[in-house]
Amino acid sequence: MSLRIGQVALRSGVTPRTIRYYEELGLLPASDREQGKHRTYTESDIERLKEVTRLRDLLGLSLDELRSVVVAEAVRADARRRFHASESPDERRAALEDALPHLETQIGLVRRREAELKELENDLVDRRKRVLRALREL
Amino acid sequence: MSLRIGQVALRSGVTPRTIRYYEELGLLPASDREQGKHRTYTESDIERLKEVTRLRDLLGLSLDELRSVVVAEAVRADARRRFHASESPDERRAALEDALPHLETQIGLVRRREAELKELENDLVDRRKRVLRALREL
DNA sequence: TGCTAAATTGACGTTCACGTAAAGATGAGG
DNA sequence: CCTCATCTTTACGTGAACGTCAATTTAGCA
Repeated sequence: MSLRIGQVALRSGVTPRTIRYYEELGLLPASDREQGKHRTYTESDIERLKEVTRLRDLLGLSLDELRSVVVAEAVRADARRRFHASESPDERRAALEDALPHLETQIGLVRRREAELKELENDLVDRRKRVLRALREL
Repeated sequence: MSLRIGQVALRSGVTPRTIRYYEELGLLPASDREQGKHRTYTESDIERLKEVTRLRDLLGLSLDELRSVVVAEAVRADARRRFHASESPDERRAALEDALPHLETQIGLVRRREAELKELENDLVDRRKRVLRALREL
């Protein structure tokens, strides 16, 4: 039931090279395996990778900068795991409270970007308005 | 009253090298000057350059892709010039009607990007909601 | 008109984000 | 157990987007 790098690559729209590179950069977790053995992944690894590429494409960050955002992803994923692994309400609460600030960070970044784009849009729409007005006045 | 490359660079937040490079790529118009003479610019060139860098930073395009968007900028700038240069309503109308579709293109690109970001934001906010709900239910 | 800061062209260098090739190892299916 | 498609590591290659250096030229100002 475990996936290998080729399948993961295909299903997340990247190449195996990219996956290894991201692992090297710390963008993806280096699942512990003995030297030379094949990397194995799960469905949730695919989701995670898709998230990373989405953030990469939509925020204007270098992979290095992205790492700090995505280490957050790792923490969140780990928090999820801990949440489901445990029955103790205290541990579950702790897991959730770990995940939350990273979500906030990501939401914040996305919103800032949205705001910048909205500003640009407004500028462009303003200009169009002026052009249209000028056309009507001829 | 004409600016040189150093001033333009400073005031638009890039380096002279970048300006020359963009000119070479066709992102900026190559003002006609004799070989070896200094490049000269106007205030509106600064605005234009700022526009280009803004689009560069906010849309996820290569400089090559950006060129087609920005050739639009050139056409628009030229349309403006023609508009102000002429008294003939016909020519003025033509100028405005040239500028319009390029504005539309840019607005379209910006809006698509905004939509993608909004989708991402919604996903993130959804997750946060689930985390918060789970916390309340403990 | 002479000085000097700033600009010009040309060329090579650099960083990022991977691509690609080679030589050998792994592991799922028959 | 064998096969062979897929994976592993290592290493060099590449395109984009500039940085940087050098030798020379230009142009604003005293």
